[in-house]
Amino acid sequence: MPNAKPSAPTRLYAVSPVPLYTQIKDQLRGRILDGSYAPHSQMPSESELTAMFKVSRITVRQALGDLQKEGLIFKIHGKGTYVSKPKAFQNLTHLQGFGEAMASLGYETVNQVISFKFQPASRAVAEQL
Amino acid sequence: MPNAKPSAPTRLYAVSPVPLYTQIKDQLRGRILDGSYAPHSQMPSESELTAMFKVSRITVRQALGDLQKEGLIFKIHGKGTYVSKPKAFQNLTHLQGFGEAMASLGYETVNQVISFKFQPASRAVAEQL
DNA sequence: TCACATTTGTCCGTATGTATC
DNA sequence: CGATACATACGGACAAATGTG
Repeated sequence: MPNAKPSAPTRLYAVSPVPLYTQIKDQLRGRILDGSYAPHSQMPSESELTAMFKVSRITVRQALGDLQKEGLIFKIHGKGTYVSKPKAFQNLTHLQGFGEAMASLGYETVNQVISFKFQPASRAVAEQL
Repeated sequence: MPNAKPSAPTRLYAVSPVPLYTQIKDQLRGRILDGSYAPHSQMPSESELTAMFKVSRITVRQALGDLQKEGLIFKIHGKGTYVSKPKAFQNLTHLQGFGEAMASLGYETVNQVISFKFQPASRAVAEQL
């Protein structure tokens, strides 16, 4: 059972030029950063999120996948989605150096941690959170 | 029109424990690294890849999305998918420091460039490749 | 061992929007 | 305007991992 259920029906705007998964991503990110979704706590399941936001599971998964790439959350197959340790995603924005080099080349790089892979047993490590 | 068409029908194994998008990803990566898909050349379109591998477009997109995260390819909306400059993805594996720190925490991090965002006009920059 | 529910992972078909040419 | 190509979004289905009984 997930904790910290949202207070509002979490209104989205389908007509907006910004994609639904981006809106969902931003809302979830906000709740993680402001503590509504506490570190190490379990996020609402994908089916719950589809109900909360009235969107399809694909859209939810895209938002969650992006947040995972940002390092804010991680998933465990068969268990659920969890909020990362704050320490982890505080460091994520400090990977500079490469990005600046690319910027000088005319690119804007988005350099982020994509996934946390649990080495020995995903369950064993997860329980130590 | 893409160049460097594959020699074989590119056989995949649906029964394999390794996901289809992973098999596709590995095959495409191989052709990029061995030069079958040359740097700056256009990859086959998503619809062509669905035909080549006999899979759905979602599966193709997942493979291409992963390769883009690896920095091997990049996409331009409305134009196509292109092979990155070799120099670009040679440097990608040298972002260490953070990854090693995370490893000591019990994580295995996959630290990669996720996207190349073209600043002023995507077309203008793309033409300079 | 087995069955079952829950949750994430993979995969398909389809439709529509947007950018490029 | 039309053709091509990638982006977004929906629906559904089944598999695999986990936890519980």
